[in-house]
Amino acid sequence: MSLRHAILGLLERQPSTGYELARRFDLSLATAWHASHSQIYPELSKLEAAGLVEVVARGARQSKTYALTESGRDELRRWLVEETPDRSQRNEGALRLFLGQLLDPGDRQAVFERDLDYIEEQTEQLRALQSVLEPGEPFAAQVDLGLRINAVLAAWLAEQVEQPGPDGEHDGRGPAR
Amino acid sequence: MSLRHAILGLLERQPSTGYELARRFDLSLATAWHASHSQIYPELSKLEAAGLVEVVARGARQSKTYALTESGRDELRRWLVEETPDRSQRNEGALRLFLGQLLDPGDRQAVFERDLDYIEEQTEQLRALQSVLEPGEPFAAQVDLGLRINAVLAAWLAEQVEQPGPDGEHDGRGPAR
DNA sequence: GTTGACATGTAACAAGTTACATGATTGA
DNA sequence: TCAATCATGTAACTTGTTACATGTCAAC
Repeated sequence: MSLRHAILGLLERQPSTGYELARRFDLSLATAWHASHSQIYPELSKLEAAGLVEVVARGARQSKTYALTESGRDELRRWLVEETPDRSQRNEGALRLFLGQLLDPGDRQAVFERDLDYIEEQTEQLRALQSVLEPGEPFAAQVDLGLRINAVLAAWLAEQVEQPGPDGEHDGRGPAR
Repeated sequence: MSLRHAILGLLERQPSTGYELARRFDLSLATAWHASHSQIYPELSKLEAAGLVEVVARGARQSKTYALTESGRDELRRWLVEETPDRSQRNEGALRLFLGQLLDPGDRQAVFERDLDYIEEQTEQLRALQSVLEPGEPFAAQVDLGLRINAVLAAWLAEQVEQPGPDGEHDGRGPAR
């Protein structure tokens, strides 16, 4: 279960409330993991029961700020260093790039242009983020990686859209319109 | 639910048994989607009940070969062209790259070297696949994209391993050994 | 004959989503 | 005071995993 370690990692960077974690999942961690509050709150309770996190502050509106305990830090390191990563993938975007090849040229071009728009939008956001970060910040390296991958994706999509592609002599058996 | 459309896409390329689909999920679709036979068989039944696939051959060992029906092809195209992609991510590898920055330099180097080994191994497999494919084959473009992304990842990981990194002056609050 | 790959299924459990539900505080 | 945001939780459902269970066929 990676949700647990995603939460531990976010709390290691910065103690947070469940509500703040939910936002951080969609900001700093958006390209790596997603979780909604209905998953986060029960998991925080379990982590607290297991002694991996603790409430370090209570603020207005019944808010509870959690931080890692020593054993939480140990568990995070153990997971990162000792546990074999799960490399299995489930990525709808990648699936669509793969299956897009089955479409006839007109549909494929429309679909890939939509993807390209999305990549360009995401690239702008990463650039905005980059300009705010200090260059020494560890997180800056991740932003840089994201930008490099986006550049590769954008170039590939542009190539797919330009060329009629190998499906140009479409045979009518594909999922054409 | 993308499993449904992943299956439709695989069957559009090549009619298959459930057993063959399970293998193809871990071969051609490995970088985009994963599914095990215990998920595939029930979904094939549902797809057949919905009239999106049909049994086109029965072979030895009670095997059933499925293929798309006309409405299966329509549904696949509709999903690809009309439905808004779910861009939310859940990628343990990316999460680990992100959280790896929290480790002290020694641990981080070990972890990133392990990742680099994995990328290089996967790159070799892609190259082997590439040498087998005809250049016109639509699937060749996907293999090419995979190789380009791997090259970016490998370069980034090599940089992270070479430099002691911004965490060189580790402050003892991270998940150090 | 027995091992290994082919082939299909179900059951119990874990993980994740969507909808429901409530309340506090801030600023206009 | 009213709307938006902050803040936390639960319930019902869907999706995905692991383990259980069975049987066929080919090659050695």
